[in-house]
Amino acid sequence: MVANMQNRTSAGHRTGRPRSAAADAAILEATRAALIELGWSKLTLGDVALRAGVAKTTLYRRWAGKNELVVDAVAELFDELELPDRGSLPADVEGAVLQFATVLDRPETRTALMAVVAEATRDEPLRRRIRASIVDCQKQLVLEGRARAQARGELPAEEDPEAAARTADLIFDMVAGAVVHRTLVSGEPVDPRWARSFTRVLLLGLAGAAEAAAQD
Amino acid sequence: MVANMQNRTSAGHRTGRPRSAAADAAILEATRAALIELGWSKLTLGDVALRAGVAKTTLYRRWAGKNELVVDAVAELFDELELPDRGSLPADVEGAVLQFATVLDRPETRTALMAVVAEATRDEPLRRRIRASIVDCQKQLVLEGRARAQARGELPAEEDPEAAARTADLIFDMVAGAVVHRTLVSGEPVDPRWARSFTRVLLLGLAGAAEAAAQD
Amino acid sequence: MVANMQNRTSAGHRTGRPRSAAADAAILEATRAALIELGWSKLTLGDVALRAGVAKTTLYRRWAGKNELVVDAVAELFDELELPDRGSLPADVEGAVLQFATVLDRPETRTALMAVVAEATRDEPLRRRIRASIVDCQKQLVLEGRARAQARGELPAEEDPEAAARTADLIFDMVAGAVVHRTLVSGEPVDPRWARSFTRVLLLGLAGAAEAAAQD
Amino acid sequence: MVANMQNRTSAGHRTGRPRSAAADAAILEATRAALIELGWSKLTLGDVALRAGVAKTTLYRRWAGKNELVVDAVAELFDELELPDRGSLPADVEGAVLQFATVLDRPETRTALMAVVAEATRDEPLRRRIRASIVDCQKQLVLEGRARAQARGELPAEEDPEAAARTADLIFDMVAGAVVHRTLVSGEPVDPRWARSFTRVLLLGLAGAAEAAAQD
DNA sequence: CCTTAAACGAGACGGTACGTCTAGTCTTGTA
DNA sequence: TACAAGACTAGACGTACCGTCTCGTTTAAGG
Repeated sequence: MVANMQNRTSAGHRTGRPRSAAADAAILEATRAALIELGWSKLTLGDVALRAGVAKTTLYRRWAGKNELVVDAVAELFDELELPDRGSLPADVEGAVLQFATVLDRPETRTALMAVVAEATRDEPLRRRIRASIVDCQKQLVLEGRARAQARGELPAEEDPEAAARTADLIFDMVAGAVVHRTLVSGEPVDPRWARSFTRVLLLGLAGAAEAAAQD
Repeated sequence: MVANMQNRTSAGHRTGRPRSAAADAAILEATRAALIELGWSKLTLGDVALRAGVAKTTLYRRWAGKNELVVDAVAELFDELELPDRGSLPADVEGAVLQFATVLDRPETRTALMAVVAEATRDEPLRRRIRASIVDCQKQLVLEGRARAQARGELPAEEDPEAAARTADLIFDMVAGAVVHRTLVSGEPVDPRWARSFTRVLLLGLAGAAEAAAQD
Repeated sequence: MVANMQNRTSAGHRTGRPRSAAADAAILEATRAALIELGWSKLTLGDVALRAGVAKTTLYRRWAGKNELVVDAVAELFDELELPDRGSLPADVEGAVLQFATVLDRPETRTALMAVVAEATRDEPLRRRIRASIVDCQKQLVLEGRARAQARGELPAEEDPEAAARTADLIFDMVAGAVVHRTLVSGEPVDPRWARSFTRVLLLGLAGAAEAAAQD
Repeated sequence: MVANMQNRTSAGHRTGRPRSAAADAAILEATRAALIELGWSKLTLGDVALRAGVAKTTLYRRWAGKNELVVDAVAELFDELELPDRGSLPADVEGAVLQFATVLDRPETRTALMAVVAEATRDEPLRRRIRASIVDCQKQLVLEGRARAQARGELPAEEDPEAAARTADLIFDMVAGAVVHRTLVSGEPVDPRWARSFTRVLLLGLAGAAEAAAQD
């Protein structure tokens, strides 16, 4: 997940001075610090370089621009998302919602996440990068949670894999969308109470929909 | 809804040349055109002024900056949202979802909406402006839809006004969040099929939750 | 001589804020100061702008680059060259030589003059600019001096205007060339003694050549 | 003349891989080629290294910087200057003038010569380097020519060695200065006609001045 | 023959300046 | 007073070179 965001024509290169690994870490850390202090729109690459104790050139050698850099810097925050086993499906969902909300509560995430999404609407490579390093690993949690619930017998096994994929997408959009919207647009906190209400509506809705589908 | 986004120190003004009303419309229209062509991040006020056939001064006299201008320009697009009566609650919700998705499908909305939301995370006045001219009028639709459903007898009358408000907020975050997330993050279309699936989960979930709450 | 080194499409322009005349003077003065302190090759336009208390943009709006700016800055120093009447042709020539040497003795001239000449070898517009604002006004002194000597009866009136022009060019190249070469290449001072020796050789040579030509 | 422009702390070194002699030649040749294509100011050492098929390090190990490198590269062109015996003093002078003009006509010389002279005004070691590898070998021609003319009986033997040195310097500044000035500043060709006119004035002037000095 | 030490290519590094662009302000003349 | 025009200060942009450094790899001389 964390993996290779760098390139250098992927493979080879033998000769020449190797790139400093420390620089990478310093730059990403500096980027997050700058996001916290200044926010997305006032963050400048020159300032990031200064904070990281690195020349601007070094920064541009590794990242194409502000967007790419910020995606990588923020992506590291999403790496900490896991799905701890809380014993039941509703508890797991609530846990995931709260965990996601915690990440979104960091100032660097708040200011950066929507900004890069906005940029990505006109930049397909950026969209892919976001998906690869942020979105997909969240979606994985949905699949993981479902598998666990099926193992517990809380959910029936899926028969139609296509429908299963559609449902997973729907769940993902509903969970992530609602949490992001409440946090960033409505500006209200995602507290345990809200998480419980939301989870109840979601799971009851899914159960009802599954029942209705079975009757068709 | 469209109303006074301008100020002129609120009170009067008597003398001097009056402001050109045509300029306002031209500027907002030019802003949208620039958003379509260039996207948020490459839009410049100088370019907007040029397109509108207006001096930069005129633009700055009316708006504080890029953010405010773009909010107003995009807000006009949300004015067209209505809640046509389709006869039943599920049909109304599906209609609203599709209508909202239509607005989000415009390139100017896609690029601008998340961008101003991102800016707003560090700018309280901007947050208020967005809420006043974009968010609240969407939320109004939720309330309107509920009132209509209650009139039809599809929903019981609310008793606890506070709980009613909480539920309305939840619905709003779920609807808007899911549609925005699917459109802008997942990058998948909000087609009638998805709208139907989503609506079913939402309404069944709300009904189930209401039932569960009644039993408490 | 001092005149319009600026352009703005030569004629017109009616509207808009007029350019600051003070800025021009400040920039040229700052340029000379920077030349003295740093020399040609370490002079940067950013530094000049800083010294002049002016934004870089202002500087680039008026001059195309370092070369053009420095030519104008140095040209002003050549404006002080005159041809004071010392009563006889040899005295006039000696005076001109010493005066020219004085200008070349300034550190800003020393470092800048040859540099722009070097640049001009690959830049025709620059070559024209140098000629117009520096070289031609020196050559004028040659013509003035000859006219004065003819008025005094020290030189015969010219008959063939083409030959007269050729001779003036030769004189100019010999005087300017020798003074520049001694100052900048040989690195020796142009003192009154040298000026006297040089003048004697030059005038005797010209007189002898004229005599020889007359005999042909 | 061509001699040791390298150093390696002059003395020893015993072990280790010896420096590639081919590299030196390739670098100087590449430097001249780059001067022709790009001119002094756009020549970069990285580009020279690339053309020479050599690493930048190799280049910096041998030369301190652009100035030193270019001086050496151009100096080689001046090595071809000789003083062929044309039978008479005027013919010899004309020949030298034309030969010098030929070297100055090369684009690499035109763009580089004045540039390094300009740099040298603020860089004493560079000034010495230029004198040693370019200027002095030209001045040598003057002395050689005088000796030859004295051998032919065209000039009397000198008595005062100090005065002789002063005269040689004067001649050198006048010849080199006039040729350089006509070529690079006036931008006119040094053709046989001009060479003849110039030589006549110079020699007649020197003869007259010597006569006048004898009468003192 | 085998060590040894400098030279070599490659290319990353911290810097500095470039020339351009945009933001937001100001100063004109005109309506 | 608003307006169009456009100059102004301020500062970020992304690029290009500088001269240095760190690698791994030759390559000759000397033991």
